[in-house]
Amino acid sequence: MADVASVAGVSHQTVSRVLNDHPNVREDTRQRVLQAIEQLGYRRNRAARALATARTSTIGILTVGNSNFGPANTVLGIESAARAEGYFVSVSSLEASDAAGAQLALGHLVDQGVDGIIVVAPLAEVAQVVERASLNVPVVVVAANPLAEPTDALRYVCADQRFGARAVTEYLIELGHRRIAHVVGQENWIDAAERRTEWRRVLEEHAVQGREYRAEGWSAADGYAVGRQVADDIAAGQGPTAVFAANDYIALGLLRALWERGLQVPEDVSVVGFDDVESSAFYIPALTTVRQPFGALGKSAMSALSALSAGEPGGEGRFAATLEPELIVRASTAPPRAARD
Amino acid sequence: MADVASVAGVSHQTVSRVLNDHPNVREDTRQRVLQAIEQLGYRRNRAARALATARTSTIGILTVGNSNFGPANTVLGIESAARAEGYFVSVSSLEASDAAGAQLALGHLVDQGVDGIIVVAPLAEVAQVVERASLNVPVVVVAANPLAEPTDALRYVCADQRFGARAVTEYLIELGHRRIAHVVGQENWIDAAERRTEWRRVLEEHAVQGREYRAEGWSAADGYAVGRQVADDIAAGQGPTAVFAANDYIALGLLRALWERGLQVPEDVSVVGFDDVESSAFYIPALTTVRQPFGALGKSAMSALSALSAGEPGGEGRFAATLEPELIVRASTAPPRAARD
DNA sequence: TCCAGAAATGTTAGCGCTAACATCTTTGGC
DNA sequence: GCCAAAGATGTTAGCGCTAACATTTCTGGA
Repeated sequence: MADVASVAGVSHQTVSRVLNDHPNVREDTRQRVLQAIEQLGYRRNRAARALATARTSTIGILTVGNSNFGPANTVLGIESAARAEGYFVSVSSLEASDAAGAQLALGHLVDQGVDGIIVVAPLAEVAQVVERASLNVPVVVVAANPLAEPTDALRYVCADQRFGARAVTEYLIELGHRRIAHVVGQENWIDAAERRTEWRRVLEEHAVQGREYRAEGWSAADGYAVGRQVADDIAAGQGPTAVFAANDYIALGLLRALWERGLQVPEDVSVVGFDDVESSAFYIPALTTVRQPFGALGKSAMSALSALSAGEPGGEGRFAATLEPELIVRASTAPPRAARD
Repeated sequence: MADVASVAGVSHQTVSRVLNDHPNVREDTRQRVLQAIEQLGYRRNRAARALATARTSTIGILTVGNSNFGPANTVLGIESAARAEGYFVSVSSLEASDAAGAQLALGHLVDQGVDGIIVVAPLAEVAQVVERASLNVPVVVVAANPLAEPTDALRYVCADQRFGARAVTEYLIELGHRRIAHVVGQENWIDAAERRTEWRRVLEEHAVQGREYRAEGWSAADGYAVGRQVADDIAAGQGPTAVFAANDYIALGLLRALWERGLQVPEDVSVVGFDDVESSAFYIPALTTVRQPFGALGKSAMSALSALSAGEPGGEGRFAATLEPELIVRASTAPPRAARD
């Protein structure tokens, strides 16, 4: 910076002012400085800046340690929004999905001196750790069902899981289904619990029967295991006529298991997924599902964090933002046999 | 740090020594300092440390701006390895996959003062930009076919694409296929070109016919579009008996298109993918594919970067590490009709 | 017992930047 | 043409840490 200053014939402070867009700099001086910067290929030292300002212009993202579709895309959305706002992004992913792992990953971010943290790990344990951590930086949690209340330093953002689950369930009921199963997603995932809760509620509202299956995880393998049970139940004459899977991969496993048993989807049983994974339109049959606005969710999280940092009140409700997913009807759903006969 | 020093009754320098594991500190002093740190909940300021040492202990990852299976998992592997070595990780993803976008994302990392960069963006343009950038930090590029030679500050790591492509092609030939098509992946992706090149070479070695189809991208939708052409060609009696798709999603689209046209896989035509996406075992039929060691690739990249930073020579060959993918045979491949009759 | 050398600790300076204040130039109204 | 206020620039100090050197304390052999 001193070099730039001497080339431009000004003091280093003036260079700093130009760099920080301070108002009181004459236009020709600014140009001279800018030119000197260009000429020398000067880049400001971020560490020194951070030391002097006590801000790192870095945000941390705490995320799950796998390539799950939802979280991965949310992170991408955040990353892009953060860069646009001039922030750097540091990612810390959970090695283990328990409290200790969360603490570790969180500590890693705090050690780094991030200016804010966004949590994209919709797990009950993680949310708890974060809420209790009382960090001294603003935190935005992407979660559909927060345990704590938002504060001056903690805010929530979500895609409305209940809305999506309700849309699916009501749609199936409208088609005429009266035995609607749900495959609950991985244990402790907040979204899994939310989808299940709302499915159950809609069922009760309409006095429709439901049966609950539980998947070990979010993958097709987990869905396949459940699918074999479902097929057994159908063969025994007490199976559902429609199955709402907690996500698309589970639905894929389901489709596969049903196909193996010679069951036709949607003729014998309807299947619905959740997330609208890129491939789901090409499953056999094409999957009816719920599209979640992950990219937008990431952007919302980032703007909520900016608002927090700026000390803005940020809305009255429980959530800084609630985005609505969208039901995508494809070929894996149809009225049940009974209704068609 | 001054507070810690006074609580422990030592100078701030001694505290620094304890923190940095310097040898010449008496055991009881060390304990006293550690205790004071604990008591005060002191965390070292990273910006100050970076300023004093001229090292940020942060590495940057330059990656593609989407949730592609391969890159995403490689990044995860890097992230985990980096944390284990005490590095922080900053991610910068490509907004646009052209030279300008790459320059931008790279600049973002450099501005941050990272100690090293790993590039997980197997695109020709990106590789070029990186190789020509002449940064003053070590760089590791995850790419199967580097344009430049490795230097003191530039090293390559890859999963051996040719090995995988060769395994697939030879396997199909062994099954008896004599018309083996390849669906080339997204343009400008190095891996797509590598797979294509090797497929072509093996075909020539065995004097087997091949036809090349081109997918717009890596998605099932792209595979579907190609699949319709393939089905047309088969219907016209001049189609392939086996199709090697550049990745699993393309293969899924292919499967879907063939299914729509009433073609049986593998009876009428065999299909092979690449990557071994988590779901591929549950496609209909279960997909024969090539498993890539993405996690290990990430770890290798990180250790190559560490070696570079430490100024170690790092191997004689062109690559600091070359990992072998593995052929996974499932149900989507079989001998061609002619061979079975 | 004494002293050299090693081990342990303290002191000083400086990393590159920005905030705060000090100083020098303008500008515009009388 | 002069002066006050605003605008532009310069000077100084300090952010929290580590490296380098300075000093003190210990150790063991003559």
